[in-house]
Parts: sequence; structure tokens; C-alpha cells
Amino acid sequence: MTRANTTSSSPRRTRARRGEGEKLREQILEAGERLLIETGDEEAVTIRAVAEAVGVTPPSVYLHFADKDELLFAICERHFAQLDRVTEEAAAGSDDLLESLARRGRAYIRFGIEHPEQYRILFMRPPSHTPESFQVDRLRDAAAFGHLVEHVSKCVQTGLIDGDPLLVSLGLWAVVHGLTSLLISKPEFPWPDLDVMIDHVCRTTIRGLADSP
Amino acid sequence: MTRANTTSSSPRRTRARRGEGEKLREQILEAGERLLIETGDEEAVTIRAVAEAVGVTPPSVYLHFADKDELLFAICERHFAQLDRVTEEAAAGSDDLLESLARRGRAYIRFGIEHPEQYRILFMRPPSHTPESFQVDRLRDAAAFGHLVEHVSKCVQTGLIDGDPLLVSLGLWAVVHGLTSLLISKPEFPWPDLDVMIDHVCRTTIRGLADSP
DNA sequence: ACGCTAGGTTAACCCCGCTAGTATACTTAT
DNA sequence: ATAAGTATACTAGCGGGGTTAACCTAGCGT
Repeated sequence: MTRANTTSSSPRRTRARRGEGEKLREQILEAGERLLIETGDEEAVTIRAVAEAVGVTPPSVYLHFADKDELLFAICERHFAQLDRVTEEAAAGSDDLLESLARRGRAYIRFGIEHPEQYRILFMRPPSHTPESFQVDRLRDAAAFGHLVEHVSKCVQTGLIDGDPLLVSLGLWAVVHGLTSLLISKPEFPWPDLDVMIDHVCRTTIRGLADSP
Repeated sequence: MTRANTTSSSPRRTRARRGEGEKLREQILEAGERLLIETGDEEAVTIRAVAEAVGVTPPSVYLHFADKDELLFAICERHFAQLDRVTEEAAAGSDDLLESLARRGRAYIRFGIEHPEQYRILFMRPPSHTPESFQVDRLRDAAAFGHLVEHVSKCVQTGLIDGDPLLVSLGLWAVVHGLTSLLISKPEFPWPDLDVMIDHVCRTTIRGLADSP
């Protein structure tokens, strides 16, 4: 009864010591992210595949994640922080508040299409497969979103943009999300040069917001 | 051996006559759409459920659809035509080319959030679950898209908008798609008043495109 | 030495997409 | 009328997925 290794299983993981149960959680997240990135396919990240990669049985995953959706979002969560870093860096590239805003938008789009699977999980899933917190709290309180609102607020205060900062920020988010998600869903579509299109969208959008004399 | 009706099956459908095989296709599409609309959940539209609803066995579905994805897109296909009708109607509501363009955008967004499941299937699926034709041809050749490009072209010709009509059209599409898909994916998010936000996005976007003096 | 419990495992359920092989009823040719 | 052929559908089953209930066991605290 010593395990038959029926279908090419990976080496059995040595059981964690008392009090170190959380280690499995980390290993699951790592394995899941590796699977997601290597295969570039969300569907490859099955409970069974992750468990197998870690060297544990499927039900063990449920010791740390309520269901598959929570696992997937947990895997992608660090991308929130990364998205903020990337957009903040980009925004810092110019002193002109509006140009800076455009850079922020371009960086957002680039980041999205560079990590399509994570982006799809975080922002394109049906509500029924999105944990409550990622429907509202984690989104609204995300650093990236907060920084965008701050940026827009500055623009409004300095008279560069007219309108409610929150409304304007949500509009900007919708715009960059639109191009990002469309490029992710329809990569085979005969898009014009990406640089040109991304720049066009960001530029004209901000131009529309600018409080021209 | 006269069928045990093991698990509450619906009445068996009478076999189609010779040459009328296509009738099953229609019935499958109808049943599929009904399922999609009544449940409001794409996942309810399984091959098995559709077959059961029609009164036929699952493999029969494959007589008319290569796989589940083709079935889903076929179910949503008529929405393409409807989307065109709705946006054309909206655009006809004003003589002002730019105001008309804004109306087109608002109508697109409204139509999308009123038929979220169909919209998600048509525009938000991963490429791996999108039939080739819906990645490129059906999109590019869709009446709605053609009409948008024509509309934008007129704006460019009359000097209202500056730029390449195709590029501008794709940008507009990206914008309205962005708000639509975000509203569909994150309905619980504390959005501002929808009318206000939709109007804001459409208005400012077109303002940014307008060739202001 | 012994029990308790954190940290797992076994076995199974139910649903799914899909396929190979088979049956049945119409239509048409003889 | 009858036989052949084919469009139309079915039977049975594979492999895989998420999830759960019930059980085990290593090792720490007493």
C-alpha cells in the first residue's frame, strides 16, 4: 500500500511541521503562477495540476483556498502591486501632468497585454467567478487606482482638467481597459501598429478631458 | 428496451424528415438562446442541457456544430445584426455628425450591458475559445463596424475630425468596449450614475477627436 | 508514554465535452 | 412491392474537471 505512482506523479512532498501549514499555501501559489506563465493558459491551472506540481493531493488545496476562483485570484494578486509600480514609474517620466497621465495609460495597456492571462483573470471574468473582494474592495482600494485618482485630482486642481476626479478617473480606466481587453480577446484582428493605436487612444482621450480655453 | 427515462428527461423529439435535418439546428439554437437568456449564465448552456431541452441526445448536437464554442457563437450571432440596428437607429437620432456619433456610442454600451452574456461571448472570450471567424472576419465585416467607419469617414471628410478613419474607429470601439466590458465584469463596483458616466465617456472621447479650431 | 490536533490522504460523486460505433426510418431505384 | 442506401439520430463510454466526506498519522504538549 505504498503508493503505486499510477500516472507519473511528481515526488511526494514532505509534510510540513506543526505551525508551518502556511508553507503549503505559498508553494501552491508558486506552482500555480508557474503553471499560468509557462502554459500561458488559465485552463492549465487546474486544482489537480497544481496539486500534482506541488506533490500533494487535490483536496489539500482546499485547506488554503475556498475554491478554484480564490486560488486563481490569489495567484494574480501580486500583479496588482506590480501594475501600480509600473504605472507610477511611467507617470514619473514627465513633469507635464497631462503627458504624465498619458504615460500612465500607455503603461497600463502595455502591462495588460504583456500579462494577458493575469489581466483576464483580474478584470475580465464574469462576476460569478470573481471573489467578492475583487469585485469591489480590492479594486477600489488598489494602489494603482488610488494613484490615478490623485493624479487626476491634481489635474483638476491646477485647472488642466474640468470635472469630477472620480468620474474622470473611472472614465480613463474604462478607456485603457477597453483597448487592453480587446487586444487580449482578439489578438488575431488586423490591428494597426500597436504603438500608434495605443498612443492615439491615450492622447485623444486626454485631449478630450483637457480644459481647453 | 423502450427508454427508461432515468433522470427526468423531456419529451422525445420526433425525428426530422429527410432533407429537414436543418430543423434540428434551428431548434438547438432556439433552446440554447432561451437557456442563455433565462438563466443569464453562459455556463448553463451545456451541450447536455441544450440537447435535453430540445429532446435529443447530446451527440446529436455535433451533427450541426463542431464544438461547444461554435454553438455558443452561433447562438449569439443574431446579436451582431441587432447591435447594428440599435446603433444605426441611435445614430439617426441627430443630424449633427458628432452628436450622432456620441449617440452611437451610448447605444452600443447600453446594448452591451442589456445583453451581458451575449456580449461576453462575442467580445470577451479568450482567443482559444473563439472560432477563427469571430476573431477576424465576422468582426471586421460586421455591419455595425462598417457603419461606424463610414460615419467616422464622413466626419473626417467634413473636417470635423482629424486622423485616419480606421484608426479613429478602432479607438472609438475600444472606448465603448472598455466601459461596457468593465460594467459587465464588475457590476458590484460602486459606479457613479450610469447615465452620467456613459455620457461623460462618450462626450469627452469625441471632444478629444474633434478638430477644434 | 499517550493522547490531541494540525496537516494531510482516500475514495468517491456528479457534471462536463466529446467520440466511435450502431440503429432506424425515409426515399429512391429496380 | 421490395431492396438498397443514406440522412438522422442514438448507445455507451472515455477522460477530465471541481468538490466533499471520511479517514489517517506524525509529532508536539503534557
